[in-house]
Amino acid sequence: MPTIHDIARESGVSARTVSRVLNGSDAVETGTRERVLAVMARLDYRPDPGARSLKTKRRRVVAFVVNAVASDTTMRRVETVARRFGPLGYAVMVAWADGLDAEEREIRELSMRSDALVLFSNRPGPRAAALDRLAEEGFPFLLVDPPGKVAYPAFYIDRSAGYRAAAASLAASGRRRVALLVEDFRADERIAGWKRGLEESGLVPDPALVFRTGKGFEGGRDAAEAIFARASERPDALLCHNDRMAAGLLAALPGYDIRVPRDLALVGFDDEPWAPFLDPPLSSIRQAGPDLGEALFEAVNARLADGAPFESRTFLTEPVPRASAPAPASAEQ
Amino acid sequence: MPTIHDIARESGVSARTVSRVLNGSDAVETGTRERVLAVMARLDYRPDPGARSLKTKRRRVVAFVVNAVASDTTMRRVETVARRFGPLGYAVMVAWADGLDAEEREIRELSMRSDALVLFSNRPGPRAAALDRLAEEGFPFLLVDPPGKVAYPAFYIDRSAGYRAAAASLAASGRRRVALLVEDFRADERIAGWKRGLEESGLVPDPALVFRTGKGFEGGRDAAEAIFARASERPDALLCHNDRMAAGLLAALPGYDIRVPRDLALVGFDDEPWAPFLDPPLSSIRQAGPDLGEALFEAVNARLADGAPFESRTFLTEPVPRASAPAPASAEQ
DNA sequence: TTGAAAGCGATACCAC
DNA sequence: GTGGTATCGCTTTCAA
Repeated sequence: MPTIHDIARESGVSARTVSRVLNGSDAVETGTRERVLAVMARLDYRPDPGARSLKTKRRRVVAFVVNAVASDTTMRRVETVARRFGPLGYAVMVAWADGLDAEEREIRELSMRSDALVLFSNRPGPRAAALDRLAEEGFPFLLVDPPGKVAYPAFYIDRSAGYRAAAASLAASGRRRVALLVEDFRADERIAGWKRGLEESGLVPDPALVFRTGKGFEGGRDAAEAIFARASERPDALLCHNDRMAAGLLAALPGYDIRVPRDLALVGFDDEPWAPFLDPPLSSIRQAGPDLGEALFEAVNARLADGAPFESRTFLTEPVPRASAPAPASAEQ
Repeated sequence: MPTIHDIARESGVSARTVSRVLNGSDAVETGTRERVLAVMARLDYRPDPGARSLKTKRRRVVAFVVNAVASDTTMRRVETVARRFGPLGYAVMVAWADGLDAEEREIRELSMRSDALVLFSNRPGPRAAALDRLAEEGFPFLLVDPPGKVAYPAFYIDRSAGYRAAAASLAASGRRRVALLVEDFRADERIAGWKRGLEESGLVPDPALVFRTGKGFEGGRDAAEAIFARASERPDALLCHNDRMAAGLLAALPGYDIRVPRDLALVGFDDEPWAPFLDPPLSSIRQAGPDLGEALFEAVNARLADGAPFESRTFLTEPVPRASAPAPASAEQ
């Protein structure tokens, strides 16, 4: 690998001048520039990014720390940011962290290797030592979708809003026993939305209609028994923690002679690509408004390029009606 | 951020000694070491990885270039490798590249920033300029799942094997008109497996039973018309390009009064997490044997730690029978 | 066991 | 316009 000095020697100029050419400085005579560029091309020279950033303090790396339950959606957002930063000469680092300790370790590690950090975090507390230190140093970092309010700039996702709208929509469709099936993690915001949506529709949220189960498909499948055991008290609508859980439950329904949506309106969350292809197509709740990945890029780039400080934002969610829980007839589309 | 010299000054030793402590050198008196460590802890010192690698030539980064059609499976493999490398002090970079040009650009870029490159590549040719250069320099890189044979170390996935076994299994179940539904990209290996599996079962592969369609769910849904239009010539089994395509087709079947598996045995590919939760649960084909992500880590780590050269390997695929295409009754489990 | 000093590959201040 | 030289933060050769 040739260095800047090889180029300098070969083209009969100083390293300083090669550096000028490299950085597109105006103060280089055209002839000189051409000559240097020719040599660079001939030797297939590319400056060492590591050596460069030692001096400039800009590493040209954006880093992500994602947590154990990182979904495909998360990775798609990382992809969006990475694709936008690529042409700008930034590389993207990703680290997976399982617990809070691992997360802090990765924060320390990656903050030494990047110019900005994006944390898809499950941190429960409003603050953390590693982040306080970063904030103190003025190192740019942004949390995405923390489970609760945090003391740092963050992009929040308001799941409550989507559940609220979905519950209201079910009530408007004439459903009277609207149940909720959740796992433990991040249940509160879902319950709050469900509750509020029903109350606003003049229904009384019945705590007995909030069911708990395990994660994912299996969680949904396993919950059917508890939900439908007593035929007399069956719900006529069910909001699930996510699409996987709804799909698992759907697969268990034939055993109970329940038809969707006739006997039960079913709604998931996440709007996974396969949701429309279940039988019946699954209603879901999805992130609404501007794309979060796109917004992430904008924010990080503005921070890095113009020093624009991060601003906390909240992204809403909204129902996606499909056959498993059609929108009420009166709904304007 | 304190530097090694701050630590040296504060603890009354030279930078050389701090460096020794940092790198766990034996030749440091215990008392000195303790003193230095104490100062490092007090000042919250962490060595700059960039400066370090300028000298050592080891960047402690493993980089991935993934292509436009990177699936969730791909990212899960990246995750596996990243999780294993994390504790070893390696960071992971990921770049997405849409076409061959973008891919070459990212190869150039990331090879300057990493110690090894893993390429989930769609490159059609057996070789490429950027890779020839890397090979010449002795830079470690490994291709994963290229669509054809390449001139470099690669991990291949033999899809043909899975389709062959699935076709044979369908024949053994008494299906006589086994069709294939593929998109254009990577159709050949699927066709070859289908053909061979049928021939080995004493059936004659009928080219008219190879259907082409677009990608994904929509591709499957849109293909139903062409496949089932003529009631007299309907296939009684269908191997699809992947699970998404199979799900799309499944969703379109009610319009043709076709029941799965009674009238049609249906098989996908990829064994996506939701496949068991379709109605009926979808048979699929999945990567068999050792986990590819795990194997990637082993290979890259062996290369980086011990200089073990990359060896090309082939990973097989195998059917996963479920209700949409049950294994033949005689099959030993 | 410890330290002075050179060097990794770039940038940038200050002369000329 | 161009070049000498110090410098970024670390590792490492060579002496002591």
